[in-house]
Amino acid sequence: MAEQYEHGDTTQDPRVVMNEELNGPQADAVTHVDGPLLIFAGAGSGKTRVIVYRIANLLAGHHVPPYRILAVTFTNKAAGEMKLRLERLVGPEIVRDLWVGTFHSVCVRLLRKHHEAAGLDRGFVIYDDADQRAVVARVLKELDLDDRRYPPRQVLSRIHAYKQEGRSPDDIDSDSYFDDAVTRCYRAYERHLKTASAVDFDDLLLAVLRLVEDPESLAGEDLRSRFRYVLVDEFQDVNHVQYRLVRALCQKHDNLCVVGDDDQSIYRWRGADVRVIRGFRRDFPTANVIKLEQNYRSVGNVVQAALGVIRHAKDREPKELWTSNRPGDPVQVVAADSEHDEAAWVAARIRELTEQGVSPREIAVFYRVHAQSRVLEEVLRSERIPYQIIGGTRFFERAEIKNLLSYLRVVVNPRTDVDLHRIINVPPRKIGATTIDRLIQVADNLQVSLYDAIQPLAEGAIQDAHTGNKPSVTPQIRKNLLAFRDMMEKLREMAREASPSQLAEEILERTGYARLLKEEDNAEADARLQNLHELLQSILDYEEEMKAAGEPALLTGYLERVSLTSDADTLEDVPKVAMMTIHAAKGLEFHAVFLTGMEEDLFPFRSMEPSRNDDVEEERRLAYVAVTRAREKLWITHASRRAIFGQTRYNAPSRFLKDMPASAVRGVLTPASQLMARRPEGSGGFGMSQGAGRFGGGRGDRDRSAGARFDDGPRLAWRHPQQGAMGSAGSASPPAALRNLPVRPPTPSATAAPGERFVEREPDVESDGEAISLRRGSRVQHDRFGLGTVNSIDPGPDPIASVTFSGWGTKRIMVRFLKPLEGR
DNA sequence: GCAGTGCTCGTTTTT
DNA sequence: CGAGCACTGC
Repeated sequence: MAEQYEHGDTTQDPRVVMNEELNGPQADAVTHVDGPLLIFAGAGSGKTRVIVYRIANLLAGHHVPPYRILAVTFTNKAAGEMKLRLERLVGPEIVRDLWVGTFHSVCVRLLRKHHEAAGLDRGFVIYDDADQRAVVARVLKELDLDDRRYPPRQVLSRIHAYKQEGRSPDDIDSDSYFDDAVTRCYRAYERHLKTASAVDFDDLLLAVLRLVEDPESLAGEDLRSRFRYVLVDEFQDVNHVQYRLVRALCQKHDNLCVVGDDDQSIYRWRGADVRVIRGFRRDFPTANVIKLEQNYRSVGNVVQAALGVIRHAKDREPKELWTSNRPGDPVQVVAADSEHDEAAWVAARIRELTEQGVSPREIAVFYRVHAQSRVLEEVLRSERIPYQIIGGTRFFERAEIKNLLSYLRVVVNPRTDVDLHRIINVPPRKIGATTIDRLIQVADNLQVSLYDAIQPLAEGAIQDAHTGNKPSVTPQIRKNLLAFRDMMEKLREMAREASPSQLAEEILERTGYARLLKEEDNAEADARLQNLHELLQSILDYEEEMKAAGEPALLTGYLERVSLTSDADTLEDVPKVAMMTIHAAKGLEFHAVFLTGMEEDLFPFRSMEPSRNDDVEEERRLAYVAVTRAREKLWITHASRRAIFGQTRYNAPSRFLKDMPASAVRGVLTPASQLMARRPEGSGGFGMSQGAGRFGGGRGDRDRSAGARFDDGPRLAWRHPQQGAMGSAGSASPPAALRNLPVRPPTPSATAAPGERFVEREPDVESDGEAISLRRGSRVQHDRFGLGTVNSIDPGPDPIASVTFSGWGTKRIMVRFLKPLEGR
C-alpha cells in the first residue's frame, strides 16, 4: 500500500503550533499515534483543538493519507466545525479527502459504494420519524391491533430500542403479550420498509455493520481495511450498534481514538450508553487514557458551581475539572415569584448586558422543556430584545415541505408508500380515505407497494381475500387514480432529463399545489408558499454546490442530504439572544447564560407517570452541561409558582442548587419575590430575618440578598396566594393544583409544635408564621445529643433528618425533636 | 369526502 | 395552555 502522502505545500508544520498552544495532556493526546486511546475531555478543556491537531499530526507528522482517516461525530454541526478547523490547519484539499462526518452520513457514503452487497435499491429513501410512525400506524391496522393499547409512538420507540441494540425480531423473547405484539409489529415494520425500498436511520448503521462483521463478504473486507485511524467524538453518546461498528472498522489495527466525557452523557433516553465509554479500558486493555481537566472556558465561580453539581454524581470516572481563570462574578441564584416574574427578570438583565456593550449573540437563555419558552418569548418580544429560538419545529417537518419532498421521493422511488400516501390526495383530487384503504388492502393482499396496487385496484380485478368483495371503485375514482398515476409517470420521465430544481417547480405547477396556496390567500398560505420557495432555493444551492465540486447534482443526492441534515434553524450568526433547551446547548458556549426553571419536578424533570422512572443522575449531568456553557456570567432562576402543561405548579428550588458551593454563588430575590416575602401576612414565618442564608449576603449587598436563600423557596412555593393570606391555621390540605403532585402533604401532627418544624422541599403549608427552615448545614440542638449539623433531610409527613453530633456521630432524628439554632 | 368539534396528554433529540 | 388527533355530522 502506498501510504506515503504528499501534501505539496501544506501551510505550516502543526507540531510547531502545537507546542505553543497545548498543555501537557493535550499534547500527549495529539502526539499519540498507534493503538487505542481514550480521552476524557472535560467541559471547556479544548477537546476540538486536540482532535483537530491530532488529525493534523497524523497527516503531517506521520504521512497518513487523508482517506485513511475516519472521524465520526453525532451531529452535522460538529462535523462541520471539525472540517472548518482542519481546513485552517491543513488546507481544504486535504480535508476533502478525509472522512469526517456523522455516523449516518459516513454510513450512507459507504452504502453508496456497497448498496448491492447490502441488498439495497439504488434509489432507497430514508424514512424520518414521522414516516416511521406512519409505517407503524399502518402495521397496527394490518395486524388488527388497537392503537390505543399500542400507541404508535411507544411501539416505534420499542422497535427503535431493539434496533439500536442490534436485535432483530428473531432475537426477542417476548414474555408478555405486549412484547409479543411489538415484536410482530417490528417484523411487519421491517417488511414494509423493504417493500418500500426505504430504510430508517438505524438501518443505515445496521446495514454497514452487517457487511463489516461478515467475514465472507467482499464488501465487508473492503470496509475492514479501509481506514487506518478511526476517531469518535462525543463517545459517551454512542449506542451499541455504533460501538460495534467502530470496533469492527478498526479491528485490524485497533487505532481507535475516542473522545468523550461521561459527565456530559445526557442522551441515555435515546439509546446512548455511558457504560461503553466506562468499559472502554476493559475492551481495550492496552488503551492509553488521557484526561483533559483544565477548563479554559469559564470563570472560576462557574467552574466551582459546575463541580459542586457533578461531584455528587454516582459512577463517574474520577476527574477534577480546574481552571486558572479568574473567579469572576459569583453565580447568581434568582428566586422569582412566577414564570412571568422570572422572564421579566431575565429580560431586564439582558437589557443591562446589552447596554454594557455585550452582544446579544453572546447571551443565551436555557430551559428544560420547550414549553417554558413561550413566556420568555413574550417578554423578550415586548421588550424588543432580538432573540432566536433554537430547535422546536423544524423546517423540514412542515407539512408543505414534506409534501413537496414526498413528491420528489416518489419520483425517485414510487414504492415509497409513506410518501405516496402523503401526496396521493394533496392537493385534493378526490381520492379519499376509503379509496386509500382499499388501495392498502389490495397492496397488502398482493404484497406490493401502494403505487403498484393502483393499477389492480383501478381494474377492479382483484378479489378481496377475506370477504370476497371486490374492493373495486367507481368509474370516477378509477379515473382519478389513473390520472394521478399518469401524472407521476410523466414526472418520472421528466426527472431523467431535468434538474432537481426544475422538477420541483414542475411538481408545484402540475399538481396545482402552488395555485391552491395562492388562491387561499391568507397569512398561513403565504407562509407556506414562502417555505416552498425556501426549499426551492435550497435545491438550487445544492445544485450550485455540486457544480462547484464538479459532481452531478442528482435528485437522490439532494434527498439524501435533506434526510440527514435538519439544521435549517441552528444557531444563526446574528446579533440575537439564543433561546434553547439545555440539550440543544450542549457543545455551545456563551458570555452570559440564563438557566431558567431550576425547580424540582421541572429540573430534575419528573414525568407525571411514575411508569417512566426518571433518571436523576442524567438530569444532574444535564445541569452540569448547562452550567458549563457560561464563560463569564451565569444566572440561575427558579420560580415559586409556574403555570406549565395547563396547571399551576408550586415547585421547590432544584436540589442541584444545594450542591453548588456557597462561595461561588449568591442568592437574589426578584422585586416581586421580595414583595411576596415582605407581605406581613405572608412572610413572617419564612425565616427571612435570620440573616444571611446560604445564598444570602456575604458580599455586602445588603437588603437585596437578605433572606434570598433559595431554601425559603419551598415555603413560598407552597403558599397558595389565597391560603397564605388567610393564614390558615390547621388545614393541611395543599391547594388543589398541588394534589396531583407526588409529594404528600404533611400531617398536622408533624408540624404541631411551634418552633420545631422545618421545611425543606417538603411543604409545611399550615405552619404559617412560625416555620423555621432547616437545611443541610443548619445547626440544630437536640435534648440528648446536644449541638449538631444537619446533613440531609428526608421529606415526608414526619420528616427525618440525618444530623452529625459532635461526640455522638451521625444520627437520624425526627425533625420535630430538633431545635434549630439562630444563624445557621 | 371534508370541515368542524371535542378529546387527550404532555421531556429532552440526532440522524 | 395548545398541539395533535380521533370522531362526528353534513
